[in-house]
Amino acid sequence: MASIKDVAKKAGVAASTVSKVLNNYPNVSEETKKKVEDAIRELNFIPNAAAAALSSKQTGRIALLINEKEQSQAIDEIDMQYLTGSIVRAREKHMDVQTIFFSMLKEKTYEDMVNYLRAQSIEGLVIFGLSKNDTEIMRLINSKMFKCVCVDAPVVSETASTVWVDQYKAQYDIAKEMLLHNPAKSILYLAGKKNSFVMEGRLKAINDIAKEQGITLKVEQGDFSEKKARKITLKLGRKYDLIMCASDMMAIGAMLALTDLDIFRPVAGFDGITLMGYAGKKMTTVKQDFKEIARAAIDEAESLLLGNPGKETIMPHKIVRIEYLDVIH
Amino acid sequence: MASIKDVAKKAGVAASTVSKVLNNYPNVSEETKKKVEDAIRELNFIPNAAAAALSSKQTGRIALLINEKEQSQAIDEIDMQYLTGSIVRAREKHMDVQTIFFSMLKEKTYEDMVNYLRAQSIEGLVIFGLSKNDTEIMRLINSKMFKCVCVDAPVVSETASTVWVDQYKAQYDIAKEMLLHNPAKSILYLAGKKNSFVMEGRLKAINDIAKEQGITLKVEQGDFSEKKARKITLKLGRKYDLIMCASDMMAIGAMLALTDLDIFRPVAGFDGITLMGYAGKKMTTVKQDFKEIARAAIDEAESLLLGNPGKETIMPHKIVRIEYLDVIH
DNA sequence: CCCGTCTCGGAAATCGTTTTCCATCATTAT
DNA sequence: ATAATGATGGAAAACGATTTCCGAGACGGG
Repeated sequence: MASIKDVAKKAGVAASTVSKVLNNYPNVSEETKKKVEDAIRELNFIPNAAAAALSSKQTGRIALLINEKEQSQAIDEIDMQYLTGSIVRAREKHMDVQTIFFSMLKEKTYEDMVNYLRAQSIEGLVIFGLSKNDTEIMRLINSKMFKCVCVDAPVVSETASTVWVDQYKAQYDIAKEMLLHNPAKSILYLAGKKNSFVMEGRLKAINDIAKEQGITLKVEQGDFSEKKARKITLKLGRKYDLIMCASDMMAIGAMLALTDLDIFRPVAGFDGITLMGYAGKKMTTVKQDFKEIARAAIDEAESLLLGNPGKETIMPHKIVRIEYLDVIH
Repeated sequence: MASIKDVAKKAGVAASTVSKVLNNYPNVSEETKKKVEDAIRELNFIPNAAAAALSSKQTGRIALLINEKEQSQAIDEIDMQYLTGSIVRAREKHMDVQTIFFSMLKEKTYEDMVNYLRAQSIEGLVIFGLSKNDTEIMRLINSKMFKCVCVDAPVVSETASTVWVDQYKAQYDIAKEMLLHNPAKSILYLAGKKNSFVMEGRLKAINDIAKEQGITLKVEQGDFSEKKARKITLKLGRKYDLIMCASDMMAIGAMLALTDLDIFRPVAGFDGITLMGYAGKKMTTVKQDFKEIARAAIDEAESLLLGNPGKETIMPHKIVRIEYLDVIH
């Protein structure tokens, strides 16, 4: 396996020069650069990452922290989009990625986690699905030991960035759309987990629009699951004209309950997952492009690693209407 | 950040001795071993992986090759099970894992792939969803440059292992079960992609049982998708008593077609995905534990890396009956 | 009592880069 | 013509482990 020295010899230069070519140093003439590149090609040389990391003390390695949903419903779809989006993007940028699932961290102490990340020579974290009660991870972010990008959690600081859809606007937009097509005097809003960061903006939005339009609003505490949503809807569905949910899974639950109650109510979801096409009847939802969000998160991680300060990135959303089994026909 | 030398100094021994303790060398007395371990703890020392890799020329690094389904239907479930199963297991064994999606390899030549894997210092591959026309990857396996474990593909050799369910027996079992509860004179079998390794055993099984029981069998070429299955069933569903499919998605397609035709036929699937609970009505299927399969694949990869020869591992399967929306109630 | 054998621990080379500093040479200004 | 400047390329010292080889004691047998 060819090393930098072999390349140097073949090109008739010093090893340090080869390294400079490899790392795009400014003071290498075009001529020698070409010689070196030729030698690299001829020898099919690939720099040894371990040696480079050891010497430069930089790994360019980031970890993907994925909060897999507890019940492995088919919502795996969202995580899978996150995974493929970020891994593909990271490779395009020649970054090294480690995938870590929240479940692997469950019984670990803060120190365990830090040691683990250090042992893996990880410099940055991209975190999907952080919630307010993940205190150990919050501590990790605040420690500033690692550059962090959080999807769906506001954590902007010198070393941390946020990437997400404008939660307020998204919820506002879909509420407006629903009310436009379905004149209603009252709304039942099924909220997601209380400790979820995304709920803040969404609750504010739904409150605002209800106030603006003089509509009765009932907010019920859910947990993003279809089970809880079904239960609530069974109890309260009759009394409200319109049902809006904090996730598509909840919308499925609500619709099931409506079928059981044998009544009709317009239902809105949130996320825009494919599963909707299989299980839903008709529903309006907020479509988020999870793959694109993940790519943006990787780009932001790179920026942080380069030394730029953290910032917030707002990703676009779309209001869409899904028909039953659209996906098939 | 403490290095091995700091530990050595603190413990009053040489760096080489610390290294020996770290790597469980035999000739270190219990006494010095203890001294070193104490020093390691006190200094919160974590060995630098890059240095170790450089020096030992071993990384213990494996790559997960995931063949994501082209249409990102909610079948992400299977890939997600594979991913979580194998990554968690690999961490338990302190192996380093890289995740690579087939789509990232599409336009790469064989040489590109080898270079890529070499640059990542990868020593072993765990491949999910390999099919007969992935020739570049087959070449990689045959090259013996990397230890390979394939899930659902028979590739056993000195450097390659296979992990899968007994395809023949699984298909045979479910056919038997179906015929037991649904006396039938004819079966329509919707096969999966022709170049899929799993189909060999399954086709043989379905043929055998049809012959044994003197039943008319019609095998139609599908591609694991619900779309194709729906089309075939629309055309032929009427003529057969029983419909058996090579995947749950196909079973969904078949059931949709039956609804369109307004006739009833018992339908069998294969895989046991959760999505079935949302989309299916009633169906019998072969449940595979994908997470457990992935874990077994990692174990096998470790074994290969340790120098053991390749072998075939048969994982258990179960025949299960799924009711519509079981998952919710 | 001596020598061979065994155990244990240390010295030093090595892995393949990066990076700092220095030397050389050409160029330009004086 | 000479000094100052700038552009290139090389020498060598890290980086932090592993691993080989060797020496010093301890020990037992003859």
